[in-house]
Amino acid sequence: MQALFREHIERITPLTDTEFDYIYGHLKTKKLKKHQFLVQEGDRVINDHFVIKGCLKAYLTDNKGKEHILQFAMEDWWISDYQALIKETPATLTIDCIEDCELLTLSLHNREKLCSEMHKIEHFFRQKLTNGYVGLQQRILSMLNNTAKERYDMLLASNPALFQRVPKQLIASYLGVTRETLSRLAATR
Amino acid sequence: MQALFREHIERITPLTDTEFDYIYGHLKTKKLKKHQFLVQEGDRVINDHFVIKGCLKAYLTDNKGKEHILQFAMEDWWISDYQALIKETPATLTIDCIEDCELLTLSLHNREKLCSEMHKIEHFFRQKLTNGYVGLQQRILSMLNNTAKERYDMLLASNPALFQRVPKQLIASYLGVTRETLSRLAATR
DNA sequence: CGCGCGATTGAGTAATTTCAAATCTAGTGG
DNA sequence: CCACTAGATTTGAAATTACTCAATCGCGCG
Repeated sequence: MQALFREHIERITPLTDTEFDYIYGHLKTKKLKKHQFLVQEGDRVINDHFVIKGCLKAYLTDNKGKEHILQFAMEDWWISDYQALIKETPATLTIDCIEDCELLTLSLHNREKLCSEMHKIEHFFRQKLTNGYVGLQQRILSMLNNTAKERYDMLLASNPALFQRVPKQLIASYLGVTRETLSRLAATR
Repeated sequence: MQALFREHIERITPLTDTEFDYIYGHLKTKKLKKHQFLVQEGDRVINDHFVIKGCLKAYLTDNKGKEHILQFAMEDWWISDYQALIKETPATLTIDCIEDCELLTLSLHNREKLCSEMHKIEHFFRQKLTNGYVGLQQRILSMLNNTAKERYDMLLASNPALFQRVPKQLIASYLGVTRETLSRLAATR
């Protein structure tokens, strides 16, 4: 599990063993069972989470009790309520496990510490954020520009593994349509 | 105009005069008239742009010729086709001036150079990206969770200046509804 | 075998879009 | 200063699309 995380960083910047050990010392491991919560609405959020194994979803519950999925996370992805983490406000999102999960947690404090101590780690996170920023812009564009059907096909093409692991009603929520609508769209081929 | 940019950076990290001058030496100024293009679909994009003065929009033109606005930029904001800039692919967005504009342009090359030479500049950009990332997540959540009317009211509350400066049909495009729908929504009070 | 969850289907309703036309507004030139 | 025009906004009506609610279907697991 250290290997996965090390590769993840070294895809952007190489590390010596000493450096990696130092970084790794700032992380904690965490295991959660399917259906357990990682973050609940109202929580104080102090950690970001890297997924070693498993699958999670982060979602907002509206006033009618309906869930709107902001993101999924699988192996190699980070997940948290970033608004709550960065602004130090209570969580508005809920994050729970779709499967049993193994995570590495990194506190905001430790991330800032590592970033200020090691330029290359700050570089790593800047690169990750740059890619994430572009990804979110693309998602917004696809919400503005594409039909739900098109977004469904695009998601299927770009992340087929997701469809093997999460129920379609969650995909629907992520795409911004009801499960009934998605079911009808998926039938149209 | 140097002052605005310096304040912009120093809101995150303090600089010596020498440092600022060095950074500033990596920027170029650029002036564009209303309706001029900063980026056109298909362009090779090598610069990011900081707005000193004026107002711009970045949008995707769909196959029916309809424009979908990804972002606006006014004083103090950065704007580019980030997908094209980062991935070094042809621009899919068009960016043009809603008003006469004065910009500072920073090439990707110079940004990477400054980030690698000056840890504090890499820190600055990471902070900007972190905030931007959270902002985009919030926008996605509001597209999933809120009605167009609610998004209209939220945008009006958070950025009233925008409504003074850009036509409502562009606001509609940004919110993801037609101008007719926005007009009808805005009437409902 | 039956329960429970997920997926599908149907019917009626609500919301948004499209297309067309009318109205309003700000800037321009005479 | 006024008439004109282009762009922006509003309004109407029909068509489309997605939603809600309800019922049914299918399948894996105890």
